[in-house]
Amino acid sequence: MTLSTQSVIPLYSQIKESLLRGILQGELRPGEQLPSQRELCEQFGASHMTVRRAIEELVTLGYIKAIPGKGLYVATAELEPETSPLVSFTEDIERRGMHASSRVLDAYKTTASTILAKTLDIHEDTALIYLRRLRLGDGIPMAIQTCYLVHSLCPTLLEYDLASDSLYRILQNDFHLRLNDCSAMIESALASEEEARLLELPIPSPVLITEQITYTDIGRPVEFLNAIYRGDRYRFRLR
Amino acid sequence: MTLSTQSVIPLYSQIKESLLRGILQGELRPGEQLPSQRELCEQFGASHMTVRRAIEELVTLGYIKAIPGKGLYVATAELEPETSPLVSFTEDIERRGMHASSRVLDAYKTTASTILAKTLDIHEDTALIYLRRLRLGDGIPMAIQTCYLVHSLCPTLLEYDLASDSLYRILQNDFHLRLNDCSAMIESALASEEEARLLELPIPSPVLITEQITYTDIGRPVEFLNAIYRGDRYRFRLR
DNA sequence: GAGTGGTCTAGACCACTGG
DNA sequence: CAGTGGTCTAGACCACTCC
Repeated sequence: MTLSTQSVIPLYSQIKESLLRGILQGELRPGEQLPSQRELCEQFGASHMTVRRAIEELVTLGYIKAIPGKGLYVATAELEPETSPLVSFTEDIERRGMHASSRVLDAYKTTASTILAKTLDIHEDTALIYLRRLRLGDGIPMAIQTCYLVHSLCPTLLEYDLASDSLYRILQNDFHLRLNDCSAMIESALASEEEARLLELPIPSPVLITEQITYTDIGRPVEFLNAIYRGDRYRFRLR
Repeated sequence: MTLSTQSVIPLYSQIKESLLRGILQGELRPGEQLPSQRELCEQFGASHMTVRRAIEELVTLGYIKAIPGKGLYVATAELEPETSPLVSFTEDIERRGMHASSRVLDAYKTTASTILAKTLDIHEDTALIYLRRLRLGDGIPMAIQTCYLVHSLCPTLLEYDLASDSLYRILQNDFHLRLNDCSAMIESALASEEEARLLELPIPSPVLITEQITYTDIGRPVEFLNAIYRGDRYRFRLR
């Protein structure tokens, strides 16, 4: 891991991403104890306050448990069947011990409407990528995700295998976008006829709808995402 | 405002509550500029980092906007028709410019079941107050709230006029409970027959259900709350 | 330029845990 | 006791805005 004080990205954010990668890639196992905050300070060459800020964000997101007088522990997935709405679909499904996949319903290049331009803080008619996917966990339909991505940030995205690869992993690893912040809206609705058919739900069925905007570490909007989750499979947890 | 370094309550939390009270009680108007962070440091006799932590939490909750190079501003309500799930019903309704009231459906003293005892971190059979209310905004049914409160923390609560007073204001002002943290769960469902009747909804109708535990500043559980919100009137916003 | 919010450091102290 | 997480200070520097 290379941390840089010269970077535009805040140090605490780099530390957070570094730890998160360790957790998600399985180097740090659930329940395992992390190095103490003092040790992490040395490891990253940062001060206590800076390291704590990174840890605090991971605690808020539910990846780490901090027990005073004892230490830091990687959160155990089994205690949390609920999901933070700000976590990627693939990450969440894999945390639940299932296999994530997608059926691409639609994918093409388009341009930004007035509303989307405002939402993503770009000029009207800027090139966007439209992507609509049915998301599956162990082959069972779980959600429908529709997103608009800024084309210039991931120009060759449509050439990827979007049915099996995680969108966020592609964006992070291949297009070097450090996704960080996120604002989201949650509401409840009845599944439409098409949604019910795709999600294999009876009519009427409740669904959870989220709309979110994902930003890079430096606050640049990357994506507008609308997701429709099966009401019987999803609950969101906040702290 | 009396801040105390000797208190169990962290300084940043006291500063946050102090500023929040100013905003909620209208001393600081929406859109108005707050004193600069340096000035707040002097005012509260705290360091920059401590004041910033208080401000950051208020920014996250949507009460304050921080604009680099310009200053801190009280958030303008009209931009945010959505609600943070961690805000009290009365506060939220009043922020929307409506009048909040309640119809008490049920209110009595009871004891903690095994599950509730675990949830609220108390012994089984500890005295609790059960309170079920229909919550109205300008007379229109908006939500059904069912809560269990630890009796010892608010022993004479049932003597209050729970139809017109804000529960949280009673707890804070009369029982001196500094409510702070909160963990919540959100899910989607269809309104039951009774719920639809109370909320004046057709069948089928989607509703948002939240379950939350409210803690005091020192992390003691005070309340378990289950709320059922009309799907057509509520969306929750997260940051 | 002075003033703003945002990040960061190098120390310090506290309450708590466990041997 | 030494080690842990959590809080706090008094400074510093940066990028930004507005005059």
